[in-house]
Amino acid sequence: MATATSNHYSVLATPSSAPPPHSESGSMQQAAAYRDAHTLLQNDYSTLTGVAGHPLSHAHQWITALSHGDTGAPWTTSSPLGEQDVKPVLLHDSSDREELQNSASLQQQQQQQQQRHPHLAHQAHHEVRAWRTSTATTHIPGMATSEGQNLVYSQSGFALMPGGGEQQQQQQQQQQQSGGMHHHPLREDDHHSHSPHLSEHGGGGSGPHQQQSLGHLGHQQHGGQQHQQDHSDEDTPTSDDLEQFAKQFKQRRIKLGFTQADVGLALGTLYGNVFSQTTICRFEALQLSFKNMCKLKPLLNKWLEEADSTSGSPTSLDKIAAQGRKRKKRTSIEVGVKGALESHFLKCPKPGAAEINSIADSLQLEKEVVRVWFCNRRQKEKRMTPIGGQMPGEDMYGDTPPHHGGQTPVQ
DNA sequence: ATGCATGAGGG
DNA sequence: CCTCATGCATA
Repeated sequence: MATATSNHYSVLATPSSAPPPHSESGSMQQAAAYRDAHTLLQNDYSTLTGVAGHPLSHAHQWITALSHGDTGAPWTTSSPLGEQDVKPVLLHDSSDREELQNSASLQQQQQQQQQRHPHLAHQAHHEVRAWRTSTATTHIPGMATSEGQNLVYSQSGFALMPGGGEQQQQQQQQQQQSGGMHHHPLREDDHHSHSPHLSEHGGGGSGPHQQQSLGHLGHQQHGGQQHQQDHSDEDTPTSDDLEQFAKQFKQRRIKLGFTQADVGLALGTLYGNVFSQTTICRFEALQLSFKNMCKLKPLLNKWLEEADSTSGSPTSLDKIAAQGRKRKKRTSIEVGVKGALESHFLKCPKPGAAEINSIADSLQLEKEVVRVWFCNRRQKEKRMTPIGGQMPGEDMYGDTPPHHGGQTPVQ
């Protein structure tokens, strides 16, 4: 259908979408009952004790991937991210109220982005993203199994032999109060070693990679330290840590009777960084980049502590009803069209302007829409969670995807 | 829970 | 233009 081909964003009062003033009382953000029955009744914090009945185990399993430098795994990154500025909340008062949400976004913009190699060779053959699934949480004491990526924090100066004198680290709540529901879906090594060359895969003109700067593919990390769990402070957590933390975070959050949106808001009032339900959700589902996960973890961790201690008192209900941005109406792409885009993506993940134009033309979509679609698609590809694409059984488009990936169907 | 979108930052 | 972090709007 013609999704309003030529509509600029109506700045105010769009007839089609009236900005609903959310009533904060309901907080029915994710009343998604149509899909899964895990809707919890968490309307009021008063009833929290009643809900504790079910922990709802959501089995997310993004393989505990420690893929070594390979073109697909963002998790290989071991970015030293140490930034975490807490800029004071600046609220413009009385002048404009439409930028409320922006105040929060200024903070983490400048993270250490990476640079791409000035590489002009274009033409990309899609790389297969292979997330090596290593033995899950099994940390072999005394030896870093395949945590090759953790070498980041080795610079601190503790290069002790792991052979026996390994320093343990404390942590607060790692794996305990879960009702014994930790099962690890670990898939043993089904990694297929492939491409010898580890860096980039033709980035189609623009640079390929960013995150995995550590191209230590064949190089084993110095046996300085093994993995470290999360110190509630700042360490570079491992993928495993993040996975566990996320899982636990979710459980606690639910037990406390908070919704994802509540948490996001609380973070804003507590630390000045507001986040949306979406982000919290993605964190829990591990659908963010490694870097991003690392950044959010400390914040959420703090919130957990806070919420935990404040669990008896009603948290202040802050409601920021900020809204009023002229956002373009979301374009709905029909399934058939999506399929076509998929096909194109398989052929060329990074189409140039020209291709985008032709694709857009053939599909009768705006060029911008197509461009964005590709961008988003690439991003998805970068996370580890499966792009819930095709389930085993049949192809959607009869196009056998050259890339596979050991993806796990989300939930 | 996710799809499409916005924007900053870097080329 | 791209990547990457994030989020409104939606299914």
